[in-house]
Amino acid sequence: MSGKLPDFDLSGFLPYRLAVAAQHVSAGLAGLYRNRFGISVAEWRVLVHLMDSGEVSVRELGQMVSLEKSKASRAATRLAEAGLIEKTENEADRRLVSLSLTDQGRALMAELLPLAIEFQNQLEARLAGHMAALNAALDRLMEEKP
Amino acid sequence: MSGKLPDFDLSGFLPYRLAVAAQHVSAGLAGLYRNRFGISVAEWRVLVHLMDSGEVSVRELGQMVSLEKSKASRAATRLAEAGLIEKTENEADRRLVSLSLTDQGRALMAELLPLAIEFQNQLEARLAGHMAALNAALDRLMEEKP
DNA sequence: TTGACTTCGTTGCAGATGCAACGAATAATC
DNA sequence: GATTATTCGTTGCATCTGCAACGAAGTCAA
Repeated sequence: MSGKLPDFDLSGFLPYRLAVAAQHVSAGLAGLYRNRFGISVAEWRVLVHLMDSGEVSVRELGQMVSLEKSKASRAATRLAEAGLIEKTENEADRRLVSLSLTDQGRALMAELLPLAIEFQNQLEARLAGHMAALNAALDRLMEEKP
Repeated sequence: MSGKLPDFDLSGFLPYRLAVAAQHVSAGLAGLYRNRFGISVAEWRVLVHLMDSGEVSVRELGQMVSLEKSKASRAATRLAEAGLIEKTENEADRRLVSLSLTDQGRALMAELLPLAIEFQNQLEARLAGHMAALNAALDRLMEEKP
């Protein structure tokens, strides 16, 4: 019959808590731009990174903003089709694709960024004094491999 | 003509940081059981919740462990096919399905739980003194709607 | 130069995902 | 009791996802 299963509280289990919190926050943010601008989380990351990095390859994108290369590639394709970024062949190394914001993309970001900054400010306000500690903890979690 | 785009640092943007950290930790945990036991994150959550909740409906499952009802339903179906849980019709309300662990499921959890507990302990060790602060911050994030 | 390796970005594919719609069962309203 | 609403779990479907495999381009070594 029922054996000696140890006690276990899922709601206190850190991987679970992190996943739920991240999903919760991400949904709140996505609500700001998904319906109004029709871009996904991956596309958002690509746009933000292009904003202050000039020309970037798909591979760099992947490692800089934590996107699978196929995900980064598809996000870039969609953004290019939407006219928000431009894909050009890198002349020095023709394996590489140079991605850069178009004027239209820049205009979109000019609308989008204030919303994101405001969202971050609301989060900080909600966190009150816990913001620094949260960031320190997240840094710790990212430090090592597993 | 680069316009007046505000400065924005994605790597300091909380929704992004949370998503990356959650993904990182979750991948570490999943490595413990995905290959060795062949269960997914959703299935893991279902098993854990059934462990100390006895008989549960799919709907309760969904709200208790943050799973879409279709996701919960499919996870339950897979677990039942694998013989780890049992699905019975609730007699009082025949719309409901009662889920419960089988002996085989209980045996699996007896193997799995120590690994999860050990994983949590490693996380706590890595976080050193930051654990309490992290939990407090996560609570804050979950408090309100967005 | 030639041939073996590596790197880059894309794509095929199988599985996962979320939403909406569905049938069945129950509740509510009259 | 009959009709309408609501709830539950499942499923169809379009999309997303990650992985592996691929061709093209570049590097390295003999």
